Amino acid sequence: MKIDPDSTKDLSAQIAEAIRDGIVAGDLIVDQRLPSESELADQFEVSRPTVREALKRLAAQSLIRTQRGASGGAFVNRLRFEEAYDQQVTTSSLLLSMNAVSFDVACEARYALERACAPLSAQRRTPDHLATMRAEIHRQGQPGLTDEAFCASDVTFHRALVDGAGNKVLSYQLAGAVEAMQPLMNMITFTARSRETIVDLHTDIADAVEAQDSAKTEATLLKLEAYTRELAHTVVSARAAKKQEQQSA
Amino acid sequence: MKIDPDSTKDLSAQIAEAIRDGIVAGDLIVDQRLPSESELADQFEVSRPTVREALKRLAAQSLIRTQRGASGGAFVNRLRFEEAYDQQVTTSSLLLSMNAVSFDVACEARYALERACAPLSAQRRTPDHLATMRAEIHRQGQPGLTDEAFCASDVTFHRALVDGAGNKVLSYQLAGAVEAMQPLMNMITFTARSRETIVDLHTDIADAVEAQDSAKTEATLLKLEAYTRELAHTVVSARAAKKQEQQSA
DNA sequence: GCCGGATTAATTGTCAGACATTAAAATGTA
DNA sequence: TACATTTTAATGTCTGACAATTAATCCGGC
Repeated sequence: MKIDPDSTKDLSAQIAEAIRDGIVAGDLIVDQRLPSESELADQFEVSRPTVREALKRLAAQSLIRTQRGASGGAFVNRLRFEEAYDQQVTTSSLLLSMNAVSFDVACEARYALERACAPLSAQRRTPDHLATMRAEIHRQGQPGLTDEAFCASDVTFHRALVDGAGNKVLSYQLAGAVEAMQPLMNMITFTARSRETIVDLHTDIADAVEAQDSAKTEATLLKLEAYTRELAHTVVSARAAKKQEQQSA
Repeated sequence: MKIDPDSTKDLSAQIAEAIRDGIVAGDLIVDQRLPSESELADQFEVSRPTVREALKRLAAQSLIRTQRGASGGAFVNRLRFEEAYDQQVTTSSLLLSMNAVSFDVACEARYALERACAPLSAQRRTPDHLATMRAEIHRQGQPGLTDEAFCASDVTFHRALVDGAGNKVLSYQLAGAVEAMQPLMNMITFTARSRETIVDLHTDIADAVEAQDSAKTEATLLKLEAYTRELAHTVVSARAAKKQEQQSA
């Protein structure tokens, strides 16, 4: 585990990379303790602050965790789905906003992935998943719910659907996509009538999943996608019209 | 943008979080320059090394980039799909290895996602995508190809299929999943006969995509998934038998 | 007046050493 | 043995300095 003296990169970046490679390659195993900062500084022939910057880089990716006190130090972290999930949501959100991904593209991806889960979910969903879905449907029907709360409930509903597939890898990948889309969804104003339509579709989905009817689940998801995109288009054109009106006034 | 004086968290973690929130919330926009390290140190009432550790954390997530020299500094980075993609592959790989996700679960997730792309890809694939798929199929038929090279070609083939859907979000999500699985795939020893079967299935997929036959594409992917899992089981049981033999000897 | 090279200034990168804080381990004591 | 105290090893933080880099500025020559 050595570093290149005269690379263009920062020393701390090189050191972080060296350690990361060690973790990915399996040289450093879970819960193993890294040498202390001073020892690492000696090994790499750099100062302790430089080592610390490298360790912070790794900590930011949840690759290590640190503990203070005697017999403390930096330990290789067991990366859990939850931690990775948070990072993915942040990253996906930024990707969507910074690259100006259109609502259509994001929506298409989301529902395509969700339909991929549908057959598995119809087959394996537990009563728990069904209960969550029904509970969220009920919440979505409550009057006086803010748009944000409605969207949050929507996310929970779809997560239950995805989790029903009983495949952690799928849940991880997809929940990120679904949650990252929430800021985009929040831009939509949901009228009472559109909420009613969505609740109806959700009910159809829950019924289909309960009946283990994968074809109907997929078909209803397709309808929901179409309706969501239609709603978004209406909102967008309404805004455009309003803008034009203001400009001409 | 303030920090909590007596939280249990590190100061550098708090500062990183404060800045990250600013970026995610849109207070700091792309290519905007952050205050210099000294100024940030004054603002947050901490020392410069602490600020630096915070900035390194953000740099590790590609949220900022730094530039030396006069009029240098830290700038909000436009997160690109490529950078995010690298991170996702690393994270997904570690998730798979550290959480001991079984081959079956990973494989199921991968092909479920891939089938989600199939209809879109059948509809939108360009001649470029088809050419890449054909070229990789040809390579996979070459004798003398190492197992690693065969797997790498397999990844390229499937990426072309996914990219054919013409949806960057899908490509991003899925390419990560496909590539992260490669280490698992590399554990499989491909016999000449199994390679032949896979090449045949790949050919069927390419044909179906070329003919824009989404149903057949999905069906063939299903076959490929089943065959891949069968292969993996054979390898696993062969190893188990060998192990038992060694133990009894 | 304009161009090119030297100078300057601002900023990050790195270092050294010190002290504060934390928490486990060792030690002493009832 | 059980509990309180001390020791110790580690990270967390600070101060101050210097090196390296790069854009802007200045200045001289044409």
